[in-house]
Amino acid sequence: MPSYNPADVEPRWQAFWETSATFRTPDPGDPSVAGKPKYYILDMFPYPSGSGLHVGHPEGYTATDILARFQRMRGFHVLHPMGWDAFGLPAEQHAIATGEHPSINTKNNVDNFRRQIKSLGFSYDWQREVDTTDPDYFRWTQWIFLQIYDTWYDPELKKGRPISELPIPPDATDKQAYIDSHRLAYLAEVPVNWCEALGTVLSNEEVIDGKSERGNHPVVRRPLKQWLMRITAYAERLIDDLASLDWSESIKQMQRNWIGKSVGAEVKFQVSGSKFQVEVFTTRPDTLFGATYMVLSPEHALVAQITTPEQKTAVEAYQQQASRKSDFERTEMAKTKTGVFTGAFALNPANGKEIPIWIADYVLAGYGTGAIMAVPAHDERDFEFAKQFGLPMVTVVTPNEKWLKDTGSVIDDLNEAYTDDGLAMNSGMLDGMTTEEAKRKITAWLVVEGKGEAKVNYKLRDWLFSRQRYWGEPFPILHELDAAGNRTGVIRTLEATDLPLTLPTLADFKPTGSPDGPLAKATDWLTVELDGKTYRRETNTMPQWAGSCWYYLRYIDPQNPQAFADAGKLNHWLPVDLYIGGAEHAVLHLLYSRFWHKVLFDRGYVNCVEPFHKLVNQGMILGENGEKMAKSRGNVINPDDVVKEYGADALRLFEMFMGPLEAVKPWSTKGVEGVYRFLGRVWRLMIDDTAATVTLNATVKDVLPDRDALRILHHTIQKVTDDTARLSFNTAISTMMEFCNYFTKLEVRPRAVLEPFVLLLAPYAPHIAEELWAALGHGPTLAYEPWPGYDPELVKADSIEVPVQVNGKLRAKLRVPAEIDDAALKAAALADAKVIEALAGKTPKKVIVVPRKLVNFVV
RNA sequence: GGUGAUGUAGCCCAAUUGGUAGAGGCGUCCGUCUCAGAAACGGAUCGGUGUGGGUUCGACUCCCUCCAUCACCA
Repeated sequence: MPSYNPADVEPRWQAFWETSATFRTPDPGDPSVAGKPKYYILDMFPYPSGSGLHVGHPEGYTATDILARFQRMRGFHVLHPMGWDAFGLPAEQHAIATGEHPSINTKNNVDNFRRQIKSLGFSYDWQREVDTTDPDYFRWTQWIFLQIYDTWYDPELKKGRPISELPIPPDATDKQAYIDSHRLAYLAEVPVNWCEALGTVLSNEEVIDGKSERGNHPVVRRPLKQWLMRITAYAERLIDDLASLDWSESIKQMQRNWIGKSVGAEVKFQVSGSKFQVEVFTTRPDTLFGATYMVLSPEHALVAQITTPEQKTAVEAYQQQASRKSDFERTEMAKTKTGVFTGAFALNPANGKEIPIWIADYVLAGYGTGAIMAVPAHDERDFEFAKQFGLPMVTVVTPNEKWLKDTGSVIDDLNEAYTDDGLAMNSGMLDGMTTEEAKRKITAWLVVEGKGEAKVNYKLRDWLFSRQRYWGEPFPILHELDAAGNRTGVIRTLEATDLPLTLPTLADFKPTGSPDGPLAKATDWLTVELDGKTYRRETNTMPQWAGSCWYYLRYIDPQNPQAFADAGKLNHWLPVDLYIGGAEHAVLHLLYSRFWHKVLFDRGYVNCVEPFHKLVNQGMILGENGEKMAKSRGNVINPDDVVKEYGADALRLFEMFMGPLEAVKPWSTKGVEGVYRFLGRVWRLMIDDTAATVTLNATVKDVLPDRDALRILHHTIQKVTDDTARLSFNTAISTMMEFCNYFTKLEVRPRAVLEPFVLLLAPYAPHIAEELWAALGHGPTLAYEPWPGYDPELVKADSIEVPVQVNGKLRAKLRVPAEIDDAALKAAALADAKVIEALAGKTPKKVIVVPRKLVNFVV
């Protein structure tokens, strides 16, 4: 087997690493890691789907593996684990279809994923593998849920605190209700997308045109009692702490947008002739005088109470219709606005004028107060709505001349909404003020009048945390029942010692068609007698995000039966130094995870405020035709096939060579062949491919490398080291290709340059590197060999070529000593025949000498 | 519509603080080897950086306009 044969080399080394436990990570305190700095490199763990790995997975995993191997060789104590985010809908649907417990399907998929990942030679510590569906894992998911349940947010200290420390006002009529309403995990009635036919709640993404994405069944908005997490309490900290993170600006921006902080005012409008008030949030309180009507969301609690008898039928019909639309459809800009007049009027608090109150579905119940003051002259949607229904419009911000001209408007008759800042007009006390001044003035006035206050609003809503599913973590929650079997409203939590609460076995996993979820069918499991009382278990399960919120903590101490992880170990490893994964998790997972981490921090369980210090998103790999890989397009590449044909090292190398890690780039089979050829050249550089066994090539000699050989080597070490450290893997690989091309041409290849090269290659193509390392007479593994160092002196060339320009045009190239100083360089340039010709006897007005780089004469 | 990113050779991509536009790979062509092909090896090929302006001795790099593509949000 003299020629390069990954099918022989790779399984052999994978078996060696496995049996030798090469990548077992010792716990902190182990003598073998004394004095080493730590480095925690995390992958976004996969959902083990039935279709197996696609080539996008190994892209991120290879990047982290290169870093992990690199850092080990650089003397770091490296944590590099892998696991499975294995709860989720596909396994449940498989179970519904087959009647087979979802854990069986999940296990099969996990086994397949593990096999595939292992075939790529990643240096994970497999002893730390975690699986979110393992009761020993989700026991702690449930435990963390209970900590969150046991926490309230103190807005004074800006900190989550034990619920036992919550001050209860003496006038609170129902103390328990007061406490429960302050917990970070709480039950509340919220409008959800309910699909009767499927018997479950759906996310907004699962609803299309008021129908379920699967099955096309009708979906309605319906209030249901659900578990929520008070992530909104942490909104400010989730924004502020982004500043300290080494994340790309675009991901930070996405998180900021999602949280959607806006500063403005809350204003109270009195409903004419009634005791009711409508509160609205606005970012433009300066336009209050221009509020000519109000709009409530169709779900707003006051709608029924203020609607006049004449309008009742129309309003109710409209509410019905709106309940069938998703938020997305309702807020789409392009759609024609719809709405209905309630018959009621409100008083504009600024000028006392009566303005009509409408309902319209472009106002969402969940954002702000679920009601708006409409300022059609200065808000696009209000403008469209006013045009549609012939509502009055008053300009209260003076548009600039250019805008008036561009839009063909005159001040009292705008052709579109003027949304920019400008001087206030038609606004009484605000007239002539800038937008900034007017905002401040009117807000202060509202406070004095008791009609409003400054307010910060967030687009972020509390996190809907329950699902009507089987295949998820059960809540460790009991609902107390009275003698008649009805809920008393009292909630009891399971003791930590009673965890995990495992899922009951069911004969069928279909939804029940009621908001209870499939767990309600487990009659034996459902009812619990404790201390003479009867309880019914919570039958919803947690969303898939739950397990992935904290898995990076469990890797640190995966078998700990006493705690989710040992405090000392957490202190050692946290935070994660580098986290790599797909951009699809830029918002939800990363936000939820940061939220949980902050609660755990507040409660003293972790020692840092942010879990992931540096985050990198690998770009998507497209199909060979430049389109997104999809079965329907027939352009999906299966990593198994690539490994079979070219080997794992070639796959790893190619995925890193395609381009920058973060870029979107197309697959290229020719490109894989290219790196495969490179590996073949590296092999032949050192191995005699005519020999019967792996034998060193006769050109490999124990001779002193010459000056050029040393320069190439040290340049290669420098470039590969720097590029690897900054995740510029594609350029590191091209540098190694240059090295190989150079030495391939030589008949004498000094061992002293080949050996460091093999070490440089090792993080990228570990199998071939181990094989070559062994062939060079070393062993048993290079995984912990010190990373080669370089001498900057040796990187320098003896002589360099310096371009000479006259008026910015290239006129000559000088071959000069590398150490030349500026004066000598200038002199050399002036002495050059071509330069003399170009100057044509003129004296340069200016001479620019860039040290050792360039000379430019300006004449 | 908003936010962010990206436009360099036939293709994928380099060019770290503005300083000779080109490292690497793919493709194509020509050689060597071969009966021939494949493989391997050697050599060559091609553009002036999406567009239009500006700053500068000098711009892929900085600033402005527009265009295109992608991602996220609406």
